[in-house]
Amino acid sequence: MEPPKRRRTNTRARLLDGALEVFAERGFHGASVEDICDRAGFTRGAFYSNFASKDELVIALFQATTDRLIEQISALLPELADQPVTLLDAVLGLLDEAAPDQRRWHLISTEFTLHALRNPEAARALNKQREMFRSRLTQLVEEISRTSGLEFSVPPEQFVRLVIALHEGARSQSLLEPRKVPAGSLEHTFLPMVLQAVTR
Amino acid sequence: MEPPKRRRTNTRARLLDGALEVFAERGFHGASVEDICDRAGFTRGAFYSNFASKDELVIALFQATTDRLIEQISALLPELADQPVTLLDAVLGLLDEAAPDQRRWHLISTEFTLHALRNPEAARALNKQREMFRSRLTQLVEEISRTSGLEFSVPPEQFVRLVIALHEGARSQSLLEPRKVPAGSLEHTFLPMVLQAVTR
DNA sequence: CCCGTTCGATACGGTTGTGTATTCAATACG
DNA sequence: CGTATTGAATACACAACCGTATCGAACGGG
Repeated sequence: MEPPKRRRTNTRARLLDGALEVFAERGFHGASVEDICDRAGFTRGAFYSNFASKDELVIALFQATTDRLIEQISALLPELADQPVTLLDAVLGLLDEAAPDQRRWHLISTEFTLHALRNPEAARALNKQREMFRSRLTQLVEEISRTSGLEFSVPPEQFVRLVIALHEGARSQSLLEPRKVPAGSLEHTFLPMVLQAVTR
Repeated sequence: MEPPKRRRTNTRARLLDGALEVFAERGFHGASVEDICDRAGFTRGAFYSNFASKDELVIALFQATTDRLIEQISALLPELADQPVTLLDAVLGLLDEAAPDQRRWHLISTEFTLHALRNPEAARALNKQREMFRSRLTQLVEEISRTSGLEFSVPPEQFVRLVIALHEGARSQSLLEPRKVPAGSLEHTFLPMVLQAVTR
């Protein structure tokens, strides 16, 4: 069917995969092109045949992860909206299931965020992605609240922003002190209170 | 009075200062020893005369910022505890005043956190520092709640953890989208609700 | 005032990492 | 089949960075 430039796209994918791993382990600057190639089982020749530079790979990687994220939540959304599940469970569930490997995802996304904070270009891209993700979550919240007759006293998007902020901050603590802060504990103890307060 | 090895400590301080700036701009791995020296107005000779390696400087820098943080909050604590200020204002005020330059502080501390997540040694140090900071905040909360007759239905430390998590997550959003999320907005809209819910 | 020490600058060697140019193998295609 | 094209491996040139060894100036003590 498709012209077998499949080989090319495959090595690209493997390189991106390797980059993801190595970036998680050593960070953006800490990982050399060679490290990435080693991990993917190629030499630098393959790399430069597919990407112009490490920066370009970073962009491509960001794009790829973004795409995959969209795809995943698109698959999860209907499933969650249908089942009669509480609003919080749905939202927190979505946040978790979207990132199967919490630790690696946290490392990578933090790295991206740091990069964006120093680079307006990257900031725009990241904000766009986050905006997309947030709006999906907001839709979910609105939908569930509608079907269960809840009414918000603050804009749902604001509430979603809170959930995301808390989730990210809490995840950081959980990863630093897994024994003292089990994953999700902060969210599960405090978010119900907030939800109680903002709905009627 | 003191034996004038003052020169040495002074250049050390300037190097640490330079490192702070450069690390904020380019990140840990992204900053070369030479970058740091340039910024501080020295050559690499001075650097290696004062530190064995970049890693050692990182440790020293972490120690220095930790010390300064302790000092600052120690100075702020009595001031806040005395004045008849609401609990939330006190806590949020402390979080803010402890970091005059929000942006730089966020970059640096995120960088440290990332480093700690990859390095058990660093994780221990960071956790110790955070534990110290958290316990100060908890003391403040307990003190104020006592004088104003509030009683918590959750451990105050847990509440402090929430405040910190939210604060960090919110700061990230504020820095990425200053126009959409003014600094402190998430905290100020939602924390009062939580406080309402956990006290009686 | 002179001598010894301290501390930062300079000079150097070695390593690591990047990017390009070239080669070689596999596969598509006539 | 043989040839052309594609894609990854190899080789190479070059820059950045690290760490050490050495030098020289300032400064303190006698």
